[in-house]
Amino acid sequence: MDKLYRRTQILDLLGAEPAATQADLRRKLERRGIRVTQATVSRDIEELGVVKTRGGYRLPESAEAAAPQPALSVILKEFLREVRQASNLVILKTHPGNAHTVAVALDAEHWPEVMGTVAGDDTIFVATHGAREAARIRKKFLDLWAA
Amino acid sequence: MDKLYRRTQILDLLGAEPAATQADLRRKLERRGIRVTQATVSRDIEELGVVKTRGGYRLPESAEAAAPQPALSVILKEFLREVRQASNLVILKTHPGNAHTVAVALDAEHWPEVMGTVAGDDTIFVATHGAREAARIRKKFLDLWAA
DNA sequence: CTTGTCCATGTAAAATTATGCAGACCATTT
DNA sequence: AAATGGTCTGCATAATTTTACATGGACAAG
Repeated sequence: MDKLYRRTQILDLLGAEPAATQADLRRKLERRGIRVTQATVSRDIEELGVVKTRGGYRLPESAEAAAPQPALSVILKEFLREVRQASNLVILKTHPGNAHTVAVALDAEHWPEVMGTVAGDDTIFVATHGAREAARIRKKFLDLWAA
Repeated sequence: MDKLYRRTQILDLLGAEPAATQADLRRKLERRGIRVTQATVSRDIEELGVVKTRGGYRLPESAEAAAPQPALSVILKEFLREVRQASNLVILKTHPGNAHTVAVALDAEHWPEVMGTVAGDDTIFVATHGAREAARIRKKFLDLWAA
């Protein structure tokens, strides 16, 4: 149904407490009205870069301490690996562990097209109102990256 | 045979590059002369707090930078054989083949007195500014070793 | 020397996770 | 409308990981 919503819920759940197994996480999603199979949870976990320890699935540790933020273009050149688009989403792939850094820098820009971002370990979802806006900011990313 | 040594090697291997699966890690250990089953690797992974992402098994971010004290002292207890001093140099003798491992652990500490290290097969030169500093870190080594 | 207790580890099976494939949808093009 | 191309997901199963149990070694006490 709504992949982005489901993944946001996953991040929210894991932020609260780790999930012992994927089946456990699936049950917790179900309690929030989201019914999917373990296979889908497995795919979400991959995409979000969620990490597994013996204590269960957890969010990746946040990367860097606060420091004066370099310009977005510098950060992109440092961490960005790939830019994709899926209708109203732009998906940024970063080097492992640095999605958060990029997302923070992006949020600070306050681009009008950007309705929200969700960052995993090496993936960022940038939500826009529609595909038109997504295409526009996708181009902005590519331009800044190349700059 | 030697659990501590094996686990040190696991940390060393994962520090260099992630391992795709436990079987993969088992093979890499075998190449270093350590033969155990995948089940044992699974237990080591639990004990060490190693983390799994879709990209394979990795060291937790916190272990790569933080928590150096235990790591170095463990490594010293395992590999160190002798500590000498020659004016502004401290010379560490290790068991054959493991000088590099010790040197890496030492470098990660970023001790202010240490200006640089050079590791051979079983010997490490630790350079300091002067004899006074060398004496200080020589004592640190001895304390950690005994700890 | 023998017995009892820990530990570490292997073995085999259970449990969990990953994935090839096919169907359902959607949006776009012909 | 039909065809096309892409994405998402469930199903079934393969692949991987975890674990209950058994074995053997080391060590201390008797």
